[in-house]
Amino acid sequence: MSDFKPLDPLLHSQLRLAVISLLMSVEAAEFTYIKEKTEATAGNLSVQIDKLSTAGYIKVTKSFRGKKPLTTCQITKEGIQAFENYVNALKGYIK
Amino acid sequence: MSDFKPLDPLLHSQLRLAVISLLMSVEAAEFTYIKEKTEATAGNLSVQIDKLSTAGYIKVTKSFRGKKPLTTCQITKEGIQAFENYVNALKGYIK
DNA sequence: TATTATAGTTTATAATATAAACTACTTTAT
DNA sequence: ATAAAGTAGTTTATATTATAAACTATAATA
Repeated sequence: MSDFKPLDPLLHSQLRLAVISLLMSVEAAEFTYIKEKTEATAGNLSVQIDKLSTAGYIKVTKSFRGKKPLTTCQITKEGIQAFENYVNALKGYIK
Repeated sequence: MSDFKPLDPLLHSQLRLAVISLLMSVEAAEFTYIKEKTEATAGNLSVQIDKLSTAGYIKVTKSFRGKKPLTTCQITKEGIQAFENYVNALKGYIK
């Protein structure tokens, strides 16, 4: 078993990793909350959320709060699995 | 203190991280040995070793073994420090 | 009724990773 | 002796990625 297993490129991105990490610890999170916590720009975050969503790692729900759009994200079980795999693979690199 | 500290982009690369990780555990390593262990192509490895060297994270020594070129790499104290910082930052993401 | 703010998305660009092609030389086979 | 294959890399071209800038649409405020 090699020490250097491939690192899921979808998670090996600072911002996407932060998003997934955040979603691991909460039931759900709003776009704006994730944006604040990660200090990402809205554009970058929008793109990265799309990628995680397309990969099936998160579920994105679009609704309205009052009259404003509201985007809510939740990690999926595939996302949880992917995160766990990523962390295990990383461990081969960092000790 | 934010959970998501920036991850040194020089180390946040699968191959460069593997190289540094490897060099953390040995006194020095030859190009071909690193190539085998990381399963990288020579071209990719050459480029990434250059980057780590330019950053001062590793020292590269070129000599000859018999008549063949021999490239040897060693981590520097800056490299060790950078790796430790990277690992500490990562920990904010992975738990 | 402008102006600013909110909540994002789309698009353009800069940076990165990677493999393919190449250089230079050596060893082996014919 | 010379052609073919192997070694040890480097350079370059391309595909992918990350990121910010520009944009859309609507709402709240002055």
